Amino acid sequence: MLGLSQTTVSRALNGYPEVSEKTRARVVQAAEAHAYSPNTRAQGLATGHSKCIGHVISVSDSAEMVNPIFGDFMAGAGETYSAHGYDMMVTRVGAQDEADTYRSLKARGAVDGIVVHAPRRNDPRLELLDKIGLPYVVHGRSTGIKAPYSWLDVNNTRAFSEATSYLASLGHSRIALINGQETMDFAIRRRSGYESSLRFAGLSIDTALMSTGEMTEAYGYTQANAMLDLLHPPTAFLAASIICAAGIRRALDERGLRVGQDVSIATFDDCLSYFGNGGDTPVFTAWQSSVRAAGAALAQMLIDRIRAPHAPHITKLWEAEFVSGASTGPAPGTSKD
Amino acid sequence: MLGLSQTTVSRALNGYPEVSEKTRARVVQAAEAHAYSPNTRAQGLATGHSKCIGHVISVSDSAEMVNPIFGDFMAGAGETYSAHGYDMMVTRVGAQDEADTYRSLKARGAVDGIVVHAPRRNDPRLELLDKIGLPYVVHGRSTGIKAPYSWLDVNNTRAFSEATSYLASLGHSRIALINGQETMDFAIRRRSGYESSLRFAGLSIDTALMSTGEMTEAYGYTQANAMLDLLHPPTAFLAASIICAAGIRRALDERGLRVGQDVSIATFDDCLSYFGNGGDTPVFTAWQSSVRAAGAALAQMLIDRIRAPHAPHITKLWEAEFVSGASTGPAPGTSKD
DNA sequence: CACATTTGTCAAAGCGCTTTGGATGTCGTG
DNA sequence: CACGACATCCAAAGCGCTTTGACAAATGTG
Repeated sequence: MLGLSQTTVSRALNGYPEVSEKTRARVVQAAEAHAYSPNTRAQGLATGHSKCIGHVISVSDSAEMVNPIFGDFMAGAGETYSAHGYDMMVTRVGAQDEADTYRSLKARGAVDGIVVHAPRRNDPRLELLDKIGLPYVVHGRSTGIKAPYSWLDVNNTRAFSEATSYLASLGHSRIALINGQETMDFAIRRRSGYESSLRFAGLSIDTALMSTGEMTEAYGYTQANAMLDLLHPPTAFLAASIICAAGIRRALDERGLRVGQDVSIATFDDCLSYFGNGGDTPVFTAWQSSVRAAGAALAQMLIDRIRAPHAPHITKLWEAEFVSGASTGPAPGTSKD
Repeated sequence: MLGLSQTTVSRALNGYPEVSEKTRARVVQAAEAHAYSPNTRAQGLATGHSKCIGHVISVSDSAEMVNPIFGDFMAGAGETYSAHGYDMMVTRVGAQDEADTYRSLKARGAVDGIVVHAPRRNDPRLELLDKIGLPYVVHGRSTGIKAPYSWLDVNNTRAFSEATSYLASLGHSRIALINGQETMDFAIRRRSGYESSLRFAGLSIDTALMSTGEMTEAYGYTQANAMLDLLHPPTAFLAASIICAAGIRRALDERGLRVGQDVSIATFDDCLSYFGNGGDTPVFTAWQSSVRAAGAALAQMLIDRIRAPHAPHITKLWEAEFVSGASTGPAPGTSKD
């Protein structure tokens, strides 16, 4: 020590005004010299805050699938957290003991708040979190929940409605939807956007052209193949993620169908860092929204919420940005006037 | 309370023998009824252990790239952690303040141990962690480090050597290597396996056929295109990841080259859950090793290490498994005898 | 110069647990 | 019946911090 009391040191480091600048400087310097950082747990015990945010990722038991957007989302969120001195805790959980996990996170005081991922319709987690008093923000929305909550979502309905209209305007009348799992709220929204635009364009809604499943490359491939084998195959695909789209593209390539000419592909794009859709002419015509940016923004919303738990809820609806790529073109047989 | 002292409750819950089974049952039941879990921080303070493992992911400042294997690795590790009552903390960090992050993690007592990702050659992190006394295990290896340490790695040298020999045996003499960033130890090993097999097969080593970079789809596409424009283009590609391979495939498709006939692709495959290479005939001929299994195994190694910090170091060298897919075939012009 | 303020510092309590060192009660044995 | 040996349980200390309430020193005021 340097002849000061614990109190003074604590105050000096935490920026309280009751300490002279001269002493503060001494303390700070000594702390750096000895690589001292206050023990997180002790600090947490004393203050009641853990300065830690929880992310619960449910690994669906069925497919053992890890959401590919996870890494990028975390990278975005992590930036915000570290800027505010928060740590980030990840808990993996199977679907059945979800509730227990949240309860335990709260009871153990492990986190100050959590981010709810992949909300379902009427997601019971929101009510649970409200009940146990754990602050949260939702990545997406949960239709059916009446109580207000904080969320950030992409306007999925509009993006898929626009995409469908876009394809229809190119003359496509058989437009397939390769959707994500329709237990997820966003997937339901995407489908409804798709269907409403089909109706608006006077096109029939054919369940044979709609599929739902986990957004893997193989899924895109399999579904595309199955649909291309139909009597009246689609001339355009609308994919829920760029990874699915890659699978669809593989199916087309394999059959010798030219992407953007014989068959079109449009997709939603989360701007994953390892699967960019950039370049002068993007590979895919896409509606894109950075999941990384969403992570950063949600982290900020949650931190604000933890600071002011009774502030009104904040909601953000981001619009996906349209990029025209090489994967779409007029429907075959359409006259180019 | 139920008329018992704190001591007894603590002992009952933590399975100490000095408490009668009857009382223990009462305590456990009451704890469950009231959803009581001991406060993690207080427990940590008292015991000196945080029951938390750190994962530091460096987001390379240049490309803001998130390693696509991250999610699957975490899913695997998370399984092991939760089975042992450990939490998992993720810290995102830019390359420059790496050392500070590790130091702070230790000083703050935030974690009991950490997993070192993406080791480089002579990685300074290992020495640092030894110095500050934070237990760790390494996913991969760091050539040049003389002190022993615990690691789990895939035999990258052999996998790429085998892959190169395999392609050579199919008659390919211009084999391109689309490698990961050669600041990473594993990428260096892969290259050396590739080069040694080229030499062994009597093939020339052409730097025009070797590239290094971040393993994105776009990178695979760009590099493949560049190489196919060469005067003497490659007839086979060896890719560092299935995501790169997808990019290479796209370049081939776009040029009307048939994969596995006109040009072959072999790749390393981390068995990512969203980019499976399964099916009756796998898409790609690949050398595969599950990164998820690696996560689970490393987590176990680290937990063991934390329990017995002075036990001899454990090292595991996994062999990648060969799967024959549709993406490779005899070099064009080779007689099929 | 005496008094009221303000400034800078400190001792001690408390956060929720684990753990040490008893204390109490029960039982078996000579 | 007395004594030691167990089996159960408990009170209190301590983990490393923050924070409350006091106090001493420095400053301002009439």
